[in-house]
Amino acid sequence: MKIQNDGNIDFALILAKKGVSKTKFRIHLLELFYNKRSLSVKEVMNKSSNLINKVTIYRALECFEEKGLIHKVPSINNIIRYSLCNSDECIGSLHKHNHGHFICNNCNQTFCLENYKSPDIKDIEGFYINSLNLILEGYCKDCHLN
Amino acid sequence: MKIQNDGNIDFALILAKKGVSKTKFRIHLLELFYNKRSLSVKEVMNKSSNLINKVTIYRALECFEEKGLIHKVPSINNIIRYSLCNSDECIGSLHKHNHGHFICNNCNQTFCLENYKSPDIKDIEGFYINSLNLILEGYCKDCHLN
DNA sequence: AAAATAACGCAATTTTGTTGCGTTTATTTC
DNA sequence: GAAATAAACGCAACAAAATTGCGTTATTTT
Ligand SMILES: [Mn+2]
Ligand SMILES: [Mn+2]
Ligand SMILES: [Zn+2]
Ligand SMILES: [Zn+2]
Repeated sequence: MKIQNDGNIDFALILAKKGVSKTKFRIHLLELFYNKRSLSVKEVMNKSSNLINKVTIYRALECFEEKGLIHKVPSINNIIRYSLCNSDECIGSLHKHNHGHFICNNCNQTFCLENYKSPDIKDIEGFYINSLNLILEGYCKDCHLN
Repeated sequence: MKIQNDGNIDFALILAKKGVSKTKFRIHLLELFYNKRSLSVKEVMNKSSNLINKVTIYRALECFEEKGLIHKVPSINNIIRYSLCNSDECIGSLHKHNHGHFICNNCNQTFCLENYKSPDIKDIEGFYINSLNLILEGYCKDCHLN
């Protein structure tokens, strides 16, 4: 499922609904996520004007996560990645995602695997679950060939 | 399933079988993993003599992973964790684990969820998978109460 | 429009992980 | 089991990634 931004999405409105200030940068940041679904901090930096301060990026990402717009995607190469939330129930530290994410160990792109579902989360004795992630890593089509 | 070390496990032998040098520290490190299953780098540091150099720890962990003794466990708080491999097929960058891992966001302990299985890995069009991880995060019993 | 709140930029700092190189320890070969 | 070889170790320096404090600017609320 590819998200199409036909130019009619009102990013400022989405931010307002979630209680996020509508600054130039945050509108731009949300657009980035609607276009690409998953981004590492570095990718956000590269795709933003290099006039924007990295601290601002970190703080905006934290805010988006807190407000349930995006969620962290863990990975073994220890780079923070974020992906657009697909559930209205996401908020704060509560992010349970039922589809997998694939991370390419070469180009570092992250792909949402909409059709690859994680098992239904059940309460597990003694564990209070805030987030669920199914992570696949390896090489994407492009990077596998080289 | 709790792994019991009844004092009869020959860690040096296990290292030898995997082609890892039997140094004092590496024998100790393997014992740590047999006792606790999952450890962050920091936990390894704390549980080792503070005379041991951090570079040595990083290099030993890398070696263990390469030889298929342990594998990385990704997490959203961006701390490298390792867990004992449960399959003889693990080696190098190939680590597919069929059970979930729970990470406590407070005490940072990692727990193997032997009974919580990840879906059978299928080849996914365009993705060449090296590692699979099912990650649950939240609070453990102890930390939930406080 | 004024007051209050939140975001931003900059500089400094912290935390985490890495590299090179000389020394020590373990393994292999004889 | 001694010598040769290979691997592990420690140290110091470095690099990358993320965080903190604080004064300034922009956004939101009243
Ligand atoms: Mn989410
Ligand atoms: Mn493994
Ligand atoms: Zn790739
Ligand atoms: Zn805990």
